[in-house]
This record gives sequence, C-alpha cells and structure tokens, in this order.
Amino acid sequence: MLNQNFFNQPTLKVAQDLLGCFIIRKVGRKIIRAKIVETEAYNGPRDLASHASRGRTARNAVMFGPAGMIYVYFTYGLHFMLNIVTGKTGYPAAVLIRALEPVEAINHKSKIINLKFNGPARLTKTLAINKTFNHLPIFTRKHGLWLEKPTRQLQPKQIIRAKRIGVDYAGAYKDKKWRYYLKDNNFVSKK
DNA sequence: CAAGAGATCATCT
DNA sequence: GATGATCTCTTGA
Repeated sequence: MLNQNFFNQPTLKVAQDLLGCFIIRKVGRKIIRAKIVETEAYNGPRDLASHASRGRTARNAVMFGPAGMIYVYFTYGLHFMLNIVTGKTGYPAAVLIRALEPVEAINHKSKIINLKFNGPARLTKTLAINKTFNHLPIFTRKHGLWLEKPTRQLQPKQIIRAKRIGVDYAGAYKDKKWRYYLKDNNFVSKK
C-alpha cells in the first residue's frame, strides 16, 4: 500500500508516480481494483487553475493540510472529483485522478463486471465516492479506499505530458503541461 | 463525426 | 448572482 510519505513530495512528481498504481475500493464484500492511467496536478497558491489560487476557503482547506488526505469536491451541480493532497503542510496542492483502467471487479459471486472509469466524474460514480471521503486519509485501508504500488516500474517513455483539461480561464497557467497519462492507453479521458 | 446546450447546486463574489 | 478541474444527449452536416 502507498503510505503517507509517497504523497509528501512535489506534486508534479506524485502525479507522475501515481500512473500505473492501483486504486482499491472495498464496499462490504465487494472489491473493485483498477489501474490509474491519467492524472492532473494542481500545484501551489499561484496556479490559477487551482481552487487554492484565491486563498484558503472552507472548500479548499484540505489542500493546505498534510499530504495523503483525500479532497473530494462537488461541481457542475452533479459531479464529484477525487484528488489526493500532496506536498508539505501549508503548500496547497493536489493530484486529480482523471481515469482508471479496469483490472478486476469482484463481487461476492466472483463475477467480473464492466465498469466505466474514463473521466474524473465517471470514476467517482463507479467507485461510489462522494463528499464523505473529503478530508479522510488514503494511506489506510480503514475507509475502504486505498492505493497500491505498480506491479512493474513504468518506463519514462510511457508517460505523456499534456495540458490540463477544462482550465482555459487559468491565464498563464492554462497551458502548463501538468496532465499525465499512459501512452496508447485506451482508457484515458481524452486524447 | 463535431459542436452546442442542458443538467443542477455548492461555492465564492 | 455567476460560474465551474464534467458528462450526456441532441442536432446537423
């Protein structure tokens, strides 16, 4: 399992290192396991695309806190977004999980189900993640949501850097290549 | 296909 | 009172 130290590093590094990691969601006896294939970094108080760019508020407070905490927010009146807080306490930053590749989904009858994970709002819906996860740690199995290391180390060539999605309002920060995804992966949210 | 609109509400001004 | 780290559906070529 990924521990808190993993997240207590520069945001751009964590966003890349999360690629290939597995996310595990346990609800009762049902376990869903999927591979992270796309992330975006929201990095620091000056990043105009970040919720933290206009200072600390009730919503974004968790981004200012210790690494490894879950930041879930509600947007467009119907979607939840899943982020993991990174970096030092006091430095507001987080990584948005944008897409997952299905690995296995096992219910109590051991049946494999088709699941939709290609998009930040779709994956939270599929994993039944909502605001109750906000401010909980991801470095414990206690809440039924945690991360595990990749089975194999990724080659740097497998990682694509790109502009972030949906942040055209972010001035000088809208073109930062802080979105990362696995090359040729069919499950990323956009090409 | 691509483009546009609507959904729908917490959050911030 | 406006808007958004999105998604789905509809329209039209």
